[in-house]
Amino acid sequence: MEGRKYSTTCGKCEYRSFLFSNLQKSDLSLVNLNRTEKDFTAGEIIVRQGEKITDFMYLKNGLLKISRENEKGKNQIVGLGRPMDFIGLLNIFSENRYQFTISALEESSLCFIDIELMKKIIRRDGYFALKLLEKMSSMHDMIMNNMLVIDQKNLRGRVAFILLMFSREIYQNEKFSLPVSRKEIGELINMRTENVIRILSELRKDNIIKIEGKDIHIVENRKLFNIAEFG
Amino acid sequence: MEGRKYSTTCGKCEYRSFLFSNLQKSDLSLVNLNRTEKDFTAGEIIVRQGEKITDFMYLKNGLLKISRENEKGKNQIVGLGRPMDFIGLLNIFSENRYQFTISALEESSLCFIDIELMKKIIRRDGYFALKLLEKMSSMHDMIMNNMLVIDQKNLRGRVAFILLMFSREIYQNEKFSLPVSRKEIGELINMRTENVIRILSELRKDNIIKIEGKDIHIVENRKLFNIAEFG
DNA sequence: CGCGGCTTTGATGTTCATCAAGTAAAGTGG
DNA sequence: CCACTTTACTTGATGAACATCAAAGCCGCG
Repeated sequence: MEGRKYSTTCGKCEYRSFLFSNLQKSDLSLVNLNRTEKDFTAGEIIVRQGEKITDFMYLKNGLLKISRENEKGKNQIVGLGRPMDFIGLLNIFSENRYQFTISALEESSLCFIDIELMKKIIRRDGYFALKLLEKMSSMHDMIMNNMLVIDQKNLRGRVAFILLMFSREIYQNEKFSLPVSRKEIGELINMRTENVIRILSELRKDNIIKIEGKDIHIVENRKLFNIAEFG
Repeated sequence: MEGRKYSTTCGKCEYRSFLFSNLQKSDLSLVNLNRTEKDFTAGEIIVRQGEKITDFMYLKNGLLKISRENEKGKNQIVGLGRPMDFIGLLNIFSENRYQFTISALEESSLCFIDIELMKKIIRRDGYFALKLLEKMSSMHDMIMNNMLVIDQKNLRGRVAFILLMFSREIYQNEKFSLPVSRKEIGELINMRTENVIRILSELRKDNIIKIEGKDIHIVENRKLFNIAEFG
């Protein structure tokens, strides 16, 4: 775990409310004292699959990639992590080793809180624990849903789906710059790199999107949506 | 929610230890007073996707099917539930409606505990809450892992994988009777019914398994394992 | 400046969904 | 309980979708 430290206090953190709002004052300052905040640049690995779990992680801002290497050595991207997604919840509490590798796709800053401290707080603050349960539930539901949905689509549908996800959910703009390579898109929606490229080209030829390297411009939003939906 | 009631007490329940062991005596008897135990026969639906969540469920014995209907009206089986799997955890806490339909594949008995009571207990018993978090985490990890693994396999590999799952994990016997139809196997491992049948027939012709309707006998365990592994 | 990884396009072959058609089994109503 | 209907199972044939192989241009980096 590399990354550069810097710090504010939890009390002033703009993301505080999403999880720690119910925390008692004494526990909040305990968290504040025992946390580390770190910055990562695009490409940096934050934690590795198989490493011992030491911290509960919380993404303040940036974009993360959650992936795993399967038995055959092939990389699978399970999902992306954005602020307010509780990345740590995916990994933690079940095993004592991270099930996934987490890396930064863009400049990202994360808070790290010692896992034992978190457990201590959970044990003594049931309200906080319930909140965690809820967050964890919905994160998992979201990821599973995504996987199940993508599974049912043909390749065109998958590419359209993922482009719309970037456009609508991540960048809120029909112009954006892909934070991932073509290969990574393939790993994310379970198809070969060549086919990712091929279909992107098709969509370009059909004047549904414009492409300039990593820069995407969705021209025909409606058409793309139909492809995603129907494919 | 149908099913026939009957009852023992939580204190004497053989499954108590798996979740409720850390519960304080007063809370345990509160659970005991406010729970319902019900039996379901194979095929009965226990809760339906989209229904309001009223209870936390706990499978005492039997076998459950966890499924959902996707946007296109196609059925997808997300996984199977066995005793000590905390079925309820998949659905609960995130939304106020069940995300999945749960039905019995075999004669099953479940305990139902009012969800609001559960939340109340979680709020006042952090130890119990942490235990829940752990259980939930590992259930989700398991299901996601399964999905990711199956996704990477070819059809032969998937069928082999699922047969081994029944044999090793569910029935602990190389002879067993399938609790699901060919169609349901397809829904579980994401392939067409015809191909499930075709591959089962192939495996039979290759003398790797014997088939008699729903009855399966795995003759060449090692070969089947290799197909599952490398397929 | 050369090497490796990413991107692109084309050609080829395999895997799998789909269609079709028939048999067997399991409900259903008179 | 039997005729009837539906649902499950099975096999074969066909074509579409997709992975794989191949080759070449591109870009960043040591």
